[in-house]
Amino acid sequence: MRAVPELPEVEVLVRHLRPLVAGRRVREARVHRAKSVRPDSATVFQTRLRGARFLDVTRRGKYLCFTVRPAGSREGRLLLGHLGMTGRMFLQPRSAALPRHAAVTLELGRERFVFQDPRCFGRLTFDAAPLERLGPEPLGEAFTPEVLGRALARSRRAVKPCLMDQSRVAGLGNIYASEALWVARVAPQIPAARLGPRRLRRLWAAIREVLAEAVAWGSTVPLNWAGGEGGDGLFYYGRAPDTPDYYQERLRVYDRAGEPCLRCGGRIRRVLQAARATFYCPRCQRR
DNA sequence: CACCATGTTCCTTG
DNA sequence: CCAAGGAACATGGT
Repeated sequence: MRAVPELPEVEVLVRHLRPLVAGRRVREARVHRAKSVRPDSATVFQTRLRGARFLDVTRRGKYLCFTVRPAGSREGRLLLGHLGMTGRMFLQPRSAALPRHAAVTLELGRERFVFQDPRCFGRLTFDAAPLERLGPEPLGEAFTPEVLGRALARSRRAVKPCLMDQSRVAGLGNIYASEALWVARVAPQIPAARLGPRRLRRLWAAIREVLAEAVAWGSTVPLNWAGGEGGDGLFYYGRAPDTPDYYQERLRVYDRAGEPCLRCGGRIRRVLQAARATFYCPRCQRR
């Protein structure tokens, strides 16, 4: 299974990066693939970052929010990062060779910050517009069963694709949407607006549980991957060195088609919804 | 070798 | 104008 970053992976990465980059100055910024900084121009991007100082890193949905203060400026600016499907961000010694598919590199002195992205679905840009389209933070205090209910009420789509709509709830992707529905014992095909208060509350709790648990697990694994080849061996917390599939075992339905349900023994099914794979147990996730 | 997987944006359709 | 659905994007893996 290939790990695609969703909210927990981004949160873990943000916590990892914060102490590494906060306070560091960018001596030189290099855009190796112009597409990765769109809609910024590579020139503007490089100029704006040269001499800038990193102040902080936070997260919103699946976005990394770097606060940087450009040289000669008094106020911080938002630099938005998104990993897409295959994006990675890490530091490497400045003497190390650039990894394949390096999209953007920032020379920090002894170290180099690398944004690597083989598929170019990710972004690192000063365009913060995407943030405005995001729904509530599922792990935030403002996220209540009522808020979830309102987000889902105005849709007749099936609940699973709805959960992946970033304007309704920010941060759930294909994996954790399936996981949350399984924990909540809610069938993925149910029209979102049809969820009653009981199932709504179960789903709300499941979303928070699944995400918080993943963040907690991810945070226990050291992120020591530095961009070498064969990097799939260690995604953000893909696998601890001596425990293969460390992370994979955390997933309870995703990618387990044909296997027995861990709760009722039913057979896990794989179906397509909105051209994306959904995994669920038809026996204990009732419609 | 053809096709699949994935998140987001953009376009088309209803 | 809005909701919904599908294509496009890019490319390593199967």
